[in-house]
Amino acid sequence: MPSTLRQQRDSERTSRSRSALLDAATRVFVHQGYHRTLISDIVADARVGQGTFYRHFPDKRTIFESVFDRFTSSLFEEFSGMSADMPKNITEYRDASVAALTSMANIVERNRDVAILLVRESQTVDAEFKSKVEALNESFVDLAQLFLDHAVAEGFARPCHTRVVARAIVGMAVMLADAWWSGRIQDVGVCALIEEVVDFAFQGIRQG
Amino acid sequence: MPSTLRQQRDSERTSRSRSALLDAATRVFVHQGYHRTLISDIVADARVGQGTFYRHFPDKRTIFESVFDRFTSSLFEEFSGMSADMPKNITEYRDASVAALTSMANIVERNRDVAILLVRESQTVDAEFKSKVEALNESFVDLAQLFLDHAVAEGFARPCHTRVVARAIVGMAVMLADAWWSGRIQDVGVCALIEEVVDFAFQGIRQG
Amino acid sequence: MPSTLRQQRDSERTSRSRSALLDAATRVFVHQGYHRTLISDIVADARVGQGTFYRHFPDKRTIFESVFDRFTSSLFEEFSGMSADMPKNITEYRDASVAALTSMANIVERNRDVAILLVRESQTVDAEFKSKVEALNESFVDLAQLFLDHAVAEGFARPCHTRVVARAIVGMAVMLADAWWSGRIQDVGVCALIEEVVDFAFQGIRQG
Amino acid sequence: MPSTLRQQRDSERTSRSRSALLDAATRVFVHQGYHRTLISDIVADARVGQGTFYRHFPDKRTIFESVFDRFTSSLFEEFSGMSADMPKNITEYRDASVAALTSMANIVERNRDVAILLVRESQTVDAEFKSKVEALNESFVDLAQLFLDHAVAEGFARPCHTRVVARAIVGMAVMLADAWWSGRIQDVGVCALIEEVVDFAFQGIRQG
DNA sequence: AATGAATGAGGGTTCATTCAT
DNA sequence: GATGAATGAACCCTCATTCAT
Repeated sequence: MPSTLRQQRDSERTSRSRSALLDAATRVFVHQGYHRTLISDIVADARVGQGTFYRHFPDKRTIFESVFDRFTSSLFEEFSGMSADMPKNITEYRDASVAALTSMANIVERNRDVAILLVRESQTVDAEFKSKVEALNESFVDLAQLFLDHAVAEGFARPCHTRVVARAIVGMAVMLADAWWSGRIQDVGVCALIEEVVDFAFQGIRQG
Repeated sequence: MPSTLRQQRDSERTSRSRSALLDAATRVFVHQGYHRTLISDIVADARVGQGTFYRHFPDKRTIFESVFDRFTSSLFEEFSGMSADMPKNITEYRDASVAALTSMANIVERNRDVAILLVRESQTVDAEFKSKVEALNESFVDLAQLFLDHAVAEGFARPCHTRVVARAIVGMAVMLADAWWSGRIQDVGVCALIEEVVDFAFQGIRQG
Repeated sequence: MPSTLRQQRDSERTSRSRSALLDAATRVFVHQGYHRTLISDIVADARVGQGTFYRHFPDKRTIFESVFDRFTSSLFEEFSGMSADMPKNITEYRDASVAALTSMANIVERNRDVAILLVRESQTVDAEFKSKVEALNESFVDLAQLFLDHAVAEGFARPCHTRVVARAIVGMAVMLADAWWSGRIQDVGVCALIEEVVDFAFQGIRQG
Repeated sequence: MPSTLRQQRDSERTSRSRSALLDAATRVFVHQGYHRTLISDIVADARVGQGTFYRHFPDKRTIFESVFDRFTSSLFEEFSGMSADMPKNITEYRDASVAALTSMANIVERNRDVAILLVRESQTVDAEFKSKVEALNESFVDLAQLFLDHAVAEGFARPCHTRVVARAIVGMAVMLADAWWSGRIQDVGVCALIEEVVDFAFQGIRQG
């Protein structure tokens, strides 16, 4: 006949263990990569017993999924706060792009390690994760395409295959982010980088 | 005192085993991914004994490296055949870009599976492989930047941070290739895709 | 927050496993010799899982070392109980020798198998074990020499190179023990054997 | 229809390979010990092919046996040259002992490495080898006992259990040889060592 | 619910032995 | 007879998972 107090205590303990495990898993995955991480590494980092892991997650894949989902939810949460007013002309569009990228850069920078981890390793976990990463990607492409379609419809962007171009834009961003994370971009700051890439996206390499 | 004939036969047999293993490894890695591949999968596919593997490669990582290197060398070999005349004006530049991308697309398409494998999994093998992939990447960025610098110097491309833009261009290509391989691009052919992305690279989304 | 009870139970279980493994290892090593013993033989004899072995010992060499050390400590423990009064004259010396050898014979007889094992196989494990066995040997030689030096100093043994003679005495004992263990000495009991060897040590083969 | 010449050539080649293998095996066994020696080590040292080994010896144990037997035969051959005149009195006996030990020391010293190997490792190969080593031992004990029995019969040695004493004497020799080989005896030369041990054997430690 | 010792299936690796040449 | 590449049985060891407490 467990008392209510007892029940509450247990459930608190449960969620403490669970989030300790999630935090530990994130740290360890980031540090060692998914494939080189052992369950024993996670429980050691979380300072819980080996058995406790299995009380909360059936296996390594599942806790990775939880880490993945926790990160993407928090990402979308932050994004949802961003204003989504459609730009009225090309100048507003350009400014909005710079603003969006800057804000995105900040968000991702704050979770830099998890972001890197998810981009780099998720695909190699299994087919389902490959889909998850692709879906995430597609949702960014969707967003870019939305604005692009609008700009074309309004007549201040040239007609083009907007999905392909949207994909290309996301590709640019991903590649630059990866290079940035790897420390391969050193001679230019984030703002200048964003300006540079937005200029490129708006007028290409063309002179004039 | 082994006869020359004997030596020749042995070395033939050796290289037959070796390439059977390399081919098998490529197939199995492509099919199951690096981390889920067992040595026993490779030798079964190559139809050689387990011990034969260790006669040729000390471990899984090393045969992966051989697959990697074999692919990248054949890639560069094919590339080296491509003419490297610098374009004289923006039109030549555009045509050269389309030609280069088309030829590259063909080359990579022919080794599609290995290419996907290397892009997706290499980074998660270990730090050295991450570097190898990055180096490959950088060599593409180098190439793009070379042309871009030339175009800027000749005055038919606008001044810009050419390394950043070169990186962005490679990023576009990689992302589109990945989407293409995953079957997410269905409504447009390779040629149109290349045209679309070259247009974007040359004039951005700008109207007029 | 593990309870004290839990901790105690666990540590009991641990030491039960550990000593089951040590006992089993001793039995199996004695029966099959070090080199023909597999880890799987030990765990089968100990009735624990294969993994349990590696929880307690990193490899075969280490558990052999533990068996070795456990035996030699117990040996020295028993020895330390023996009185170490220096004899006052040759008769006391002779009596003390007989007493010491008898007591030693009893001790070793009780661990006959381990003793044989350690003498026979230890040297072939590796260089470090060779040293360990030599050290054990030397400590017996030390003891014999101590008494011999005393006897010479007191004038009831003739001056000689006491270390060499001490070594010779230990050699006699080892050889006789080995022959005894192999069943090659059948026509004479332990006591008579000891008398015989002590007589020999005290007056050699000389008549009168 | 092989010519006689051909047959002769083949048989020469055969025995050349065989003795190359035996020499190599001896070197490698001495250097690495029986258990750490691989067939591939032996053939590499003999500079013959892996398959050639199996043409001459069915396995490692057998070639070890051949090395063993080759050594012990050569040992007995050398011994058989030693005069076996029975001593007439205790002085002759003592001189003969010193001479025999000196000559033996020389013989063994010349094959020091093989001797060490056989003493140390043979016992751990298998039960049959244990017997072989014991038999070798016994033959030395036989020899010692022969002289001892004679001396007792002639009345210039005191009556004793001659087999036990003979065994003790051989044990002394073995232990001193081992200590000598290990470099643990440094302050005394071979001759002095022999004198010392013969004195001990003849009159024990007794004063006067 | 939490624990961590115990487990054993499963993988990597070695190396004696075979066999086609 | 000699060769050495190929072989796979056999062994060591790891680590995800269980389970008694």
